Amino acid sequence: GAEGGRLVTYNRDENLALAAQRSRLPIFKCRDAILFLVETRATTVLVGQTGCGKTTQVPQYLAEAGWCAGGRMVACTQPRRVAAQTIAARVAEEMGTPLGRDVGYAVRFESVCTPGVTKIVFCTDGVLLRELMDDPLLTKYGVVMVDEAHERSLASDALLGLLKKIQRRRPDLRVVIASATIQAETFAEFFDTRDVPLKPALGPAALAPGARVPSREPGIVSVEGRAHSVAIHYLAKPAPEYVKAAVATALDVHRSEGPGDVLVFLTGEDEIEEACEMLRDAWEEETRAASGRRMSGATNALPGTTNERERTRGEPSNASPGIRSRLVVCPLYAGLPPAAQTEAFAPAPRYARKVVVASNVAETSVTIEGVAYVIDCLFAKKKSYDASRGAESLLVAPVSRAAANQRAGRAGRLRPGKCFRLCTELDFGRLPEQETPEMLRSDLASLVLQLKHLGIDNIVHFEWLSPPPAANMLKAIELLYALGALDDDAKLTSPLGVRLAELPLEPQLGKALLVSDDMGCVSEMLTVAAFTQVTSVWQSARGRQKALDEARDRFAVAEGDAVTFLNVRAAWERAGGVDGGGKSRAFAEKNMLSRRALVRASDIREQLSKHVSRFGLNPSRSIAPAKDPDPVRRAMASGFFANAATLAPHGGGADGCAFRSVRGGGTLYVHPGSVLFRARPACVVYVSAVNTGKEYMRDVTSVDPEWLPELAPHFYAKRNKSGAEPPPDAAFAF
DNA sequence: CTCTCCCTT
Repeated sequence: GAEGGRLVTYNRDENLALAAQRSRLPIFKCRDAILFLVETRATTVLVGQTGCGKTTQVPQYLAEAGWCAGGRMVACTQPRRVAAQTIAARVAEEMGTPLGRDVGYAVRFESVCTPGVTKIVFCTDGVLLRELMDDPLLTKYGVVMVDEAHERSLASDALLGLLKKIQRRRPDLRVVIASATIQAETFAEFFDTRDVPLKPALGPAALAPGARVPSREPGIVSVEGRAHSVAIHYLAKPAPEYVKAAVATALDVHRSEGPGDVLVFLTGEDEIEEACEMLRDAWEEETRAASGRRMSGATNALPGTTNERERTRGEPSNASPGIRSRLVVCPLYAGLPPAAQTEAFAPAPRYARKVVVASNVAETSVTIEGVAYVIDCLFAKKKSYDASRGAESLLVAPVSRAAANQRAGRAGRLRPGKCFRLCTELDFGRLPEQETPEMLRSDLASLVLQLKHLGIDNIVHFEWLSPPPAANMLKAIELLYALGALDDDAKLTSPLGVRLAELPLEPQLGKALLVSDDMGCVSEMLTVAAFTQVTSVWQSARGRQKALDEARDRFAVAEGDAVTFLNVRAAWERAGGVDGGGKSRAFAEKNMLSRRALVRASDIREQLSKHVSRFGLNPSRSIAPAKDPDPVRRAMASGFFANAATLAPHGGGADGCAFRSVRGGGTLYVHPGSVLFRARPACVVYVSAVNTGKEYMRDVTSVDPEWLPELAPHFYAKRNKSGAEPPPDAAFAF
């Protein structure tokens, strides 16, 4: 995944001096235009294709032009950690300074900067959003550049809305929005504030005497890319089975196209592994048949291009038939163990062609060198949020044309490439132009809490780049009220609401952690909170289900996943934990645990521990969960009371028992990755629900149903004295 | 009998 990522390498020609390389980048021609616009306009929108150099060069241009005078910095935000880290390293190299001095980066858990010295800082958009809590006008910065804004991540959209607000009080601040597509107009219109009066500056943010007030009409600069052209090919007829079509196309390319590796986009692990197997089998059979023919004197050893796929456009192949003895097939998806990921990035051996069959990771997060052909099924698994159920869905859906173009571009990094889209040209035209911004398909509770903390009380009137659905907003506010983070006037409560906003956790989990002080189990809840933040502490089950089940059973308890996490951590600590070297490595291996996930959980636990200490909680305060797991269960119920479910009367069967949601009455199942998958607890709370065909509860804890109205009186209607269960729908207090 | 992909002073 992110850790296995590689960054775009600009330093391809190592003999060329860095300064000369810099001046050869396409963006160099726009240097003066960019600096002029930044000087005269409050906002500059920069449109540039991959490889034009905008990310590495523009911050340097700004620093050179004096935008760091007076100790201010240029910030450049990235949606991904690896990008912030590696780009900073590259820019430091270009500037001839050690990383962390003039150029630094800031990502979660890691800030490599020297206060007072660092001029350019690359950070994740999430870090800058967090920084606003301490410094609402971002006074440390002279320019903020929001990179990859077209990706429309939750954090970058929120950041843009807040930057627009800050500009009204800071005419000295400059905003640069860098985007790879034609979304430039959207951003330019959003930041066009010619008719909006400025507000008085707060504190030291006033314009320096003599400085010009910038125009509040955004400027737009377009930079040519350096990528090669990519010829697009479509199908003449739709291919309903896209996995098969992708495999057939990949074999076609291998047989008849010139040199270059192949990148195939599919949607998920199962499909990817299936396609890899099909490719290996088919090619093995073909080479066996071909060598048989060669033995018997046949001249044409390998079959030519099959006619299964007719192309409607694109030049005929002029390359010599790709008679290559080997085909190297590599899967690539985030859940793959790191060693297998490395294989997908390794160059193919001589006379072999590499086919990487990848998920969406390969669209933006990682770059594979050597790819000249892209095969795109035009589907991806996408997250959506259903406010009425409070659940996420993960469903296969068509990608946008913008995403498809991004995927196609992966073929043009080395030389002109080809992209085979597994649909007709007509159907391609019917795809949506852009992806739906994350803001419109996310749980907003955490973001609303942060905005409230920034003093933005009227959330509905906040200037959203894309206003989120009212139902999602209402749901977030209801939840925050039920948690006690907001009062009757929808104002942030103190200290609870303020603390929840300051914790880098979803508010429900934050509440579960904060109440642990009352329950005497702060130490335990720090562990539980950290463990629920990593994808899974267990290794992937693929092909080793039995071993995984056995390993999990060694730690599993009837109280559910939260208490099980405590057992896992205790055993991991006994084996040496993060610093345990070979011993803890062996422990993880033996118990099918992911060492990487355990280390990350330890980092998160450490960070959360500092937060709760600052709130005056004792992070070592602990009970003996083996003797009494109830405090932990009660803490979970205090945070996740809205995510409660009861065992359905006739639930049960091979695929796990059915539960009924206490809120909506919908049917839920325990996720097979949970230790409670085969258990039959009467009542549970869960950390999250995801619909991947069925609605699954993840990180499940068994609770006493009596606790719910006691711990969440706001949320649960008072139970009547007879003790009868309230009807599920009456549980809602709103 | 399962998890696209990011990310938080």
